[in-house]
Amino acid sequence: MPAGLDRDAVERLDAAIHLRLRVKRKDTLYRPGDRFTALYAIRLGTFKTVALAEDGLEQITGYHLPGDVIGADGFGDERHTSQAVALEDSEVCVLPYNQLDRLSATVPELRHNLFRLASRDLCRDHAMMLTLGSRSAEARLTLFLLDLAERFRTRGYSAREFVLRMTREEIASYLGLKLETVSRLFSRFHREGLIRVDGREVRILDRTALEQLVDAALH
Amino acid sequence: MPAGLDRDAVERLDAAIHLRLRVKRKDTLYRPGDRFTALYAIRLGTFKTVALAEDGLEQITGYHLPGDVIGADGFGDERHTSQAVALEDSEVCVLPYNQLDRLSATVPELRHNLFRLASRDLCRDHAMMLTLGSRSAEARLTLFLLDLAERFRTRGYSAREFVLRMTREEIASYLGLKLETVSRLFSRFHREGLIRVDGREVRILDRTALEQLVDAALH
DNA sequence: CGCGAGCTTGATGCCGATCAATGCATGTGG
DNA sequence: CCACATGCATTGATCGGCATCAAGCTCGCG
Repeated sequence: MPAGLDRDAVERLDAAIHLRLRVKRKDTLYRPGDRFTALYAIRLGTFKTVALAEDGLEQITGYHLPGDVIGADGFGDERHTSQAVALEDSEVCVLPYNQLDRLSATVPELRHNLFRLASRDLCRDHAMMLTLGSRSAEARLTLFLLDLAERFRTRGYSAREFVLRMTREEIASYLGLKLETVSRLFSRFHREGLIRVDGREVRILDRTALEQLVDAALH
Repeated sequence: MPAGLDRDAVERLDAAIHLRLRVKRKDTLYRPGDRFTALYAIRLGTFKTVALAEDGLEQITGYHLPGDVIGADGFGDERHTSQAVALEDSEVCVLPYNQLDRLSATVPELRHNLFRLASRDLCRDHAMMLTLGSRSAEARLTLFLLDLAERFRTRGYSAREFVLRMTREEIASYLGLKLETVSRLFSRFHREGLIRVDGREVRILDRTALEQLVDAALH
């Protein structure tokens, strides 16, 4: 968020962030209908965001790691439409919207960053729509693993070995599959030497083969 | 876009819109890699936006009617990531981003509208992800028809009778299905008296039954 | 007229859902 | 400390929805 801001602007942004919030595992940061007041920058931990339809159907629409900013869905109608839940004990910075807005009048870079945030989310969602609409279960899980790996890498963690913070069922929900399918695919990938899985610990053994899997499965 | 702006602001916004663009059927407004310079407000016609993956896979991620603003995907990395194609001879207003940005420094309402735009798109995409990931073909097509109907209604057109501007294949792509499936469903809905279809002309005969179809099919 | 784009309809097959059983931690109360 | 429950994961057997393959139709157009 502060990328490109001069020192004065950063200080004023800091001043606006008067609140850090601890969110315990399974606790909700916001839920549909909650008044939109702020964006939340994740400092520590992992969140899932869940879309809920009027008829009770729900699906996880995103996983969010430290550095991600969530909550932008709420601005459209002043209320959040999705739910954000911590997958582990976490901590966020509260970025009150009225302060961001006031600052963004005088700090062009901040304005850009806010827009860039939303724009990137849009692109990510479009990629996900393509995945959900057109790819096989195999390709979906592969892309999920590679995406996670890449995001860990940019955050300075290992891209080859990591711990999933979500259950099989949550992975399945995100990928539009059933948990049994996810479990079977993990087992198969393991059997084929592509990854090593032990519960939620994953180690990527053959990234190239995984990448080829995605392309190959253009059914 | 001009919602909530005072007269002076509207005039300045008008001044910034020096360009109207005609886009003929099948012509592309922007494509992946194009430098992001502007948003486009549709004045007349219909557009589809298409997501393209590196491996060649593609999927339609949205249909856009007059009043919609498209192009926000391009801001994330200064380049568009998707493609926008006119489904019929159309006309757009070009909203140069640097002008919007300059104006939005002094016109808070414009800032809000820009953000609201992106936020609503995000919510729409999340709803679509849920549909693609969790709903049956039947429910997907029903939601598509009801969504279109609603959007025509808010634009002053009939919600009961309209002409589809896209092919069966394009509908299928948007819904993550195959064109044969879409065709079969249209035929079935027709047979069951829910709609009347003749080529691309659609008339909704029993909206209530359609709405119940969506809920019922919570497989 | 012939041609191609778009649509419909039928027959068949496969991927992933569903149903079901088991295993294995972790936690909890007697 | 044990008995039992609960949440999560794995694996197998079977089923069904949608894809695939294929044929034929209609309509607009050069």
